[in-house]
Amino acid sequence: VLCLSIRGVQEEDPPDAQLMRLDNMLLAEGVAGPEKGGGAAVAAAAAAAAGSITDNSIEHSDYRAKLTQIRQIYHTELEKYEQACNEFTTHVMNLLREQSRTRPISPKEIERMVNIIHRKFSSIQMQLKQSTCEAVMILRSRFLDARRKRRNFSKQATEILNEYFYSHLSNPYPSEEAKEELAKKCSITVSQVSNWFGNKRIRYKKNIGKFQEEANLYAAKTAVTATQAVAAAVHNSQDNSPSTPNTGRPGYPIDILYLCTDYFSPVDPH
DNA sequence: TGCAATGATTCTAT
DNA sequence: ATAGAATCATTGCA
Repeated sequence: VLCLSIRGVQEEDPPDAQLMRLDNMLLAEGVAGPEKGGGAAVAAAAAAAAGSITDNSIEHSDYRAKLTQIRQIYHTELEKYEQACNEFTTHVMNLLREQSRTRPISPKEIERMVNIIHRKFSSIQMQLKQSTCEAVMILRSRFLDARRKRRNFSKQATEILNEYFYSHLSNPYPSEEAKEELAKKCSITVSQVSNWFGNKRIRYKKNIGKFQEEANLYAAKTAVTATQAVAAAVHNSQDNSPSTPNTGRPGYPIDILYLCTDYFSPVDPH
């Protein structure tokens, strides 16, 4: 009876429950806001994942595949141990039965033996579970760390972002709507736009000299655009050559004026 | 292969 | 919540 109850426990969830919870939480896709959720672990996972909701389905399926692989290995190993345990148990039982001819063996003794064997195998299975959990955790941390799969934005996207940045140099903080539009134009996410502007502001401020050339380039670019726009608006289609961006025009974007000033960077080196 | 550029994350302060 | 700052990890070029 004891033997059966032990086996019953082994075949069921209890030790397995932790693992299942683990990869359930990993597979959770929606990752909605803070739910009433089961355990603290689930909540923590949700909070961690909330930071990087980027629907990169390719990476995700890759991740799922690896997770499935881990689980498969785990289950085959588990089955192997289970089988070995059973085989060994019957082997011992046979031995005991053989011995019972020469000496009396109480059922209690048999029970004790079986119990010992199962405890041993159980601890081995525990180790297996533990290492599997570790593998899953490593996989998870790798998946969540987007730095590992960073890709540079396309040149076109960078161009668009830079154009906005340098034409709003006095206040390079795009509104939510502006961010959305930029994201759409650049084929990136809104949070990527936010990241870009965060990085750009700090790096520009840190070393304006390094960005001076770039600033002039984009200033000239917007100047040309503005000039053309003004020209078009006025219907003043004279034979002006567009290659000479004039300065000091009335229709200028005001932010260009900040290019050579220290408005957006009172950098104090100390 | 070393290094600067760059996108993303984490931490702190407001 | 958000910006700034520091830092991490990868990319791409000389």
